[in-house]
Amino acid sequence: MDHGTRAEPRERLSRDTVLRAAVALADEYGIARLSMRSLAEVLGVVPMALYKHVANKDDLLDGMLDVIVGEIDPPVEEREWRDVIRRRVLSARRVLRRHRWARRVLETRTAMTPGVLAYTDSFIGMFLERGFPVDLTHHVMHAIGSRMWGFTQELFDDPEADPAQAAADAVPDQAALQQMAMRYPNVLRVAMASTHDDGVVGRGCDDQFEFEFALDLLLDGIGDRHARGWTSARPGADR
Amino acid sequence: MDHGTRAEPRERLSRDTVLRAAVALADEYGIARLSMRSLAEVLGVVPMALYKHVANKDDLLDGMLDVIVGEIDPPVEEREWRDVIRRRVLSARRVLRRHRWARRVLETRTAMTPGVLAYTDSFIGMFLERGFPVDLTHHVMHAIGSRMWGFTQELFDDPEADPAQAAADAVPDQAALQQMAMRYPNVLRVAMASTHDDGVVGRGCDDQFEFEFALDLLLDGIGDRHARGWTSARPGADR
DNA sequence: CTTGACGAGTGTACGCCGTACACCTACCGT
DNA sequence: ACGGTAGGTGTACGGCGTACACTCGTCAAG
Repeated sequence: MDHGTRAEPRERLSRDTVLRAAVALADEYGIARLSMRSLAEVLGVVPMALYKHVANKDDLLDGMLDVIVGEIDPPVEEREWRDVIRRRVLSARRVLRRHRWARRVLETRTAMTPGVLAYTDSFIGMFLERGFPVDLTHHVMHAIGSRMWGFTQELFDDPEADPAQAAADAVPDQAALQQMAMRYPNVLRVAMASTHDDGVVGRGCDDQFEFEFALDLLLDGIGDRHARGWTSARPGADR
Repeated sequence: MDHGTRAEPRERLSRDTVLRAAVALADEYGIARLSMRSLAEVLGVVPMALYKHVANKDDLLDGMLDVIVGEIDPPVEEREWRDVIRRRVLSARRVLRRHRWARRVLETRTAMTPGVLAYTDSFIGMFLERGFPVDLTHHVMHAIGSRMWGFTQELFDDPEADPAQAAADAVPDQAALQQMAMRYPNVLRVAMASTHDDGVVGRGCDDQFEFEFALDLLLDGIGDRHARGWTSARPGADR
């Protein structure tokens, strides 16, 4: 009974199986109970084995986000920008509700992982392809970013969120930039537009402006509802 | 040289000094570097000494938020609801930027601490006192809550964010409820209104509805800016 | 002035955590 | 047949939150 496929031939791990197991574990017991040790245990492996597939715990968390961002539905075919955006955001929300820990983790991280970038790029594309100017798209992304998790919010800003590691990602080298340009053209266009002079990707994005833009969007809407005597017409009794 | 007030008579700690030291420490070195041990050290005290003033680290974090929520300016005297709200939100934002760790911590916590409740109550009051119906106010609070930190967002919802401790805060006893009613009347009015039948504070708040309400607010605004050919008229060169 | 209770600060210890580093070993292409 | 290498192991370290038992200074009552 130990020829061919053995009873339990100790399946090899892969980055993907590790990440998926981590997501499942966090889904079931909450992010607080996800440790390298507990994860290793459910995988039937010693903790240090995981480090052959993820660089460290932060990398694990980034990877987990990358996995779930892949669960967001692709944009529907639709001429109306509003419907397209709305559906996508609601799909993202569904994902975040399926993985309750994700919001928390997102807040901690400035992801920039391939999956997140791809999603962001696609999201920006939904606007650009439907005639939104780059300029407006940029602000809109900021405005939608936070609650709605249209994307990951801190993509371009906050050079020194953590006082120490400021210089870490300092200047992206030319090669990396070219990679970006090819893979994430929409991200790049928007990033470029937020610069006021030459072509450098630099810090052209005014945080305070973005904030007030989003705030005024909301205040306009609120004023409108108020003026129209809006009321939530939810049925009385059940549900 | 050891009579009357000694050179360093070992000032007694208090909850307040502990909390303020924690805020200062987090401000300077980031929340990751704030440990019970490091905090004890800057206070010239052994780690366990802190536990005479805070119940545990979570309590410490809640306390820290309570301290900084006190830094938000009170509402200005102003007839226009929009200006009042706008200023308050911008003040809150200023506080959050002064204490970069706070956003992160807020996300982790369902505060409900006295200071946060007081702020929330006052915030709700700004709407109610200016003629907003309770119903609309409720939704607006949800809509503003997240990015803007008009308030703390998860105040009434998510019964089982953490699978384990669901039953912890289960039914608030009558006495606590009466306390609430007196100290935070506005919070109570809004909470009551979100119930569909009898007078219990229960879980009457439809998360999905709130989300879509806020989303549509934003989408309306975005559509409006787009239709009007809006563009960010930021000056070209300097600043 | 004595005493005894009490609350602030101490010391030790435990069980978690992330992960560095050296090691083993099964598999692969040559 | 063999050497390299990628995947899994074992041990160990320093840091974390905090339980629990303690000392000691203060102060009110006797």
